[in-house]
Formats: sequence, structure tokens, C-alpha cells
Amino acid sequence: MGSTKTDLFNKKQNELANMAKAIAHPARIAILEQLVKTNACICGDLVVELGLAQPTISQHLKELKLAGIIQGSVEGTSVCYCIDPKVWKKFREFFNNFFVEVGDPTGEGCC
Amino acid sequence: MGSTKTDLFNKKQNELANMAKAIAHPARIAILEQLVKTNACICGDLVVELGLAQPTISQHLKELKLAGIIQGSVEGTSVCYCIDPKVWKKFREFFNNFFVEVGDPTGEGCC
DNA sequence: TTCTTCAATTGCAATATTACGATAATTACT
DNA sequence: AGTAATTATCGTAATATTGCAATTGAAGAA
Repeated sequence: MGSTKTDLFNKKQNELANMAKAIAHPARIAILEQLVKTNACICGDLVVELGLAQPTISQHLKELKLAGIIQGSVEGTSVCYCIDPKVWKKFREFFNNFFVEVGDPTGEGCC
Repeated sequence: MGSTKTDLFNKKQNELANMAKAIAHPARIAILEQLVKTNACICGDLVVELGLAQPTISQHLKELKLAGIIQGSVEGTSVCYCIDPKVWKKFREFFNNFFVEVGDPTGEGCC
């Protein structure tokens, strides 16, 4: 126990769940916001911006990289991170498709 | 350690992270899909639909209810669940606002 | 009341996540 | 080589999540 039974669900459901998990932490949201805001890449500035320790930031970056939503490239002694626009769009579409317009005839749910 | 340092982040970031966490599990996504699909409410049918044990489903429902995205009301011996359209829309907007269009001049990130 | 049915809660085990100190790895510069 | 700067990884502790068996709770039917 303790681990998700992914085999019970279809690919889309697992994929969307993983996407949600990738952004299910305020630090990772803050990182993505920074990367979008500054358009280009930053690196260890993130450690200063957010108040978390360097290993913690590094770990969050790793998870975002694993999810594919960011890229990192070595730039001298520092590392430059940025959004992967392709994957970003994929996220955008997945969440958009999931949160379809839902009818509310009564305006107050159904029960 | 082990717990998120929510005080380092602003309200929007924490709120969005919590929303993401609410749907960061394929079972909860499957539940929401069912509720949207059947429009009206189901209840213990969810236990049959998904292959998880009754207490597990109950726990996922509890989390979704805590996030506010679903409502439950007693209907005889069974309980009827449904989407809260108001909160659903809020989720929709939050994710939509977060995943803004991101420019990709080169088409391949920035690093 | 007793029985049945369905859902919530409890208690527990397994696993995952979050955070950080300490340490390594990498690159640039002397 | 040695040093400084920056990031990744390791190891560990604290907490959170997932899942279910067993039980309890609540509502209707006998």
C-alpha cells in the first residue's frame, strides 16, 4: 500500500494526475511563474527569490524537469532553466480539456 | 520537515497548489469525470466503477469535498455526490489563468 | 426493535513527499 | 595544480498520502 494503483486507470487519467502533481506545490508554481515572467532563463536566482534552501530548490527543479515542463542547460558555472513551450502547451490543453464547461441548470449543483 | 512551507508563498500560489493536489490522483480524476459525465449524482456506483475498495473511495471523496469541488447529500441509505459548478468554474479559471500563452520565438525554449 | 444496506471512520502498514545539512561534481579563473 | 562559485546528489528526519480490513454510524425495511 501507499502507492497509487495506476493500473486501474487509463493513460489520460494517469497523465493528467502526474501533470497536476507536478504543479501541486507552491514552490514549483512560484518557479514556473518566475520562468514565465522573466521569459528567458534564470538559475540560482530562484534560491534567492523563494526562501527555500538550495538543495530543496534543486529538487523541485528536478521534478519539473522530470515532468518535462522545464529545460535546463549549463551556462558556465551556473545552470539556466526555462519553460519548454511545447510541454507547457500540452499542460494547458490537458487542463483545459478536463475542466470543460459544466452545466448548472439550477445554479446549485444537483443534490 | 516534511511539510510544505506555505508561509513562503502567496495566497494564489498556495490555493492553486491545493487545487492541483485535489486532482493529483487518477482516482479523483476518474471520480470527477464520472460526476461530469453522468451530470447528476452517483454514489456507491463509484466503488464499482473504479476498482478500489470502499474506504479508499470514501477517502478520495472526502478530499474532493474538502477542496469544495464536489458536494454530497444523503439520499436514503446512500449518498449522492455531484460537482459544485461554482467551484468547478473557479478551478477552471485558476488553471486557465496560470497556463497563459507562453511565447516561443525560437520554438525550442530559451537555452 | 432487529435486520439490512450503504457510507464514514478508525487503525494500521507501505510508500511518497518535503526539507535541509553535508558532500560531491562541474566549470571558470588564477 | 589550487581556489572560488554554482548546482547536483546523498543521507536523513519529519510529515503526508494511499490503500484496505475491521468497525461504526445512519437510514430504511421487516
